[in-house]
Amino acid sequence: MSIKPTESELEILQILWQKGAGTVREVNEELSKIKQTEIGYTTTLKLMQLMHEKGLVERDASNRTHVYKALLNQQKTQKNLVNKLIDSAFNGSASQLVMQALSNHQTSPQELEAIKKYLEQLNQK
Amino acid sequence: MSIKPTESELEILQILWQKGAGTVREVNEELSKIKQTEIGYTTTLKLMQLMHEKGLVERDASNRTHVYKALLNQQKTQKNLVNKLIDSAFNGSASQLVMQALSNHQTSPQELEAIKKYLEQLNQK
DNA sequence: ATTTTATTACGAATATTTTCGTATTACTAA
DNA sequence: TTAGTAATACGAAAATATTCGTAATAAAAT
Repeated sequence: MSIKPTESELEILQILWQKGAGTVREVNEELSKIKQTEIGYTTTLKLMQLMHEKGLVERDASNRTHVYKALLNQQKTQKNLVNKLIDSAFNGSASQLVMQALSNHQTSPQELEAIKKYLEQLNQK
Repeated sequence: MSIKPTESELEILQILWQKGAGTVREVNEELSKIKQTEIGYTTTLKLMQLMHEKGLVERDASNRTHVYKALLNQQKTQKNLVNKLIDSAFNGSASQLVMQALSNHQTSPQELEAIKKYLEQLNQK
């Protein structure tokens, strides 16, 4: 099975994916912003060190301030998470999840259009 | 904020939703089947007792063998989980999640059809 | 050069979740 | 009635995850 990031790890990965790469300081600030509360710097540091040990991220340690990059592929990770959710909360029915997703988050017409196109593509196969 | 079931709790809720209600024994057997390994009976018992304390389930204790029922609404819980996932792993984009979901899990033509219909409904509003 | 600041390394405390053993009690079968 | 079986209650161990304090060190500022 694939490596399963914890919730905190996922938050950090999310930030790294978005930024491409980042230092502990940067990630910590972003985290604090997201969580609306100050996270101890060494807390973030420790997490990222653990992630490094686990092989979730790589880091460039050539400078004093290390720069981290996600090693997990974003797409694959998303895939795993979605599949897990489908299995664990939707009885294995993807369409159930899809409909639930569309009903909540107000989705823009453009997004809906994109999904339609995607559905047609799938049909043709 | 709403109550957030842990992963184990979610598995149990899932079973209860599916069955409508169930005893510890039943849930335990189902769990063991799903997890492909024998789960200690008292492990499941304890979890369900905790869930009861937390108000995630109710139980009919009028008989020796208690019968548990989910108190959390399945739809709402699914909604929460999907929203959380969209936020935590898809940068808030529902359509991203939808496409990822459809690309993985092989979705039957019937399911795809259902989704299409659903999309059209949404469009009309 | 000396002081201040920022960074990593590391250990450990906390908190949370999961697992299970033991005791007690109720029910069932012999 | 007695022995065996199955259930709950409870406590605590084990496993995981999160948080942070302190020390060492490097870099920057004075």
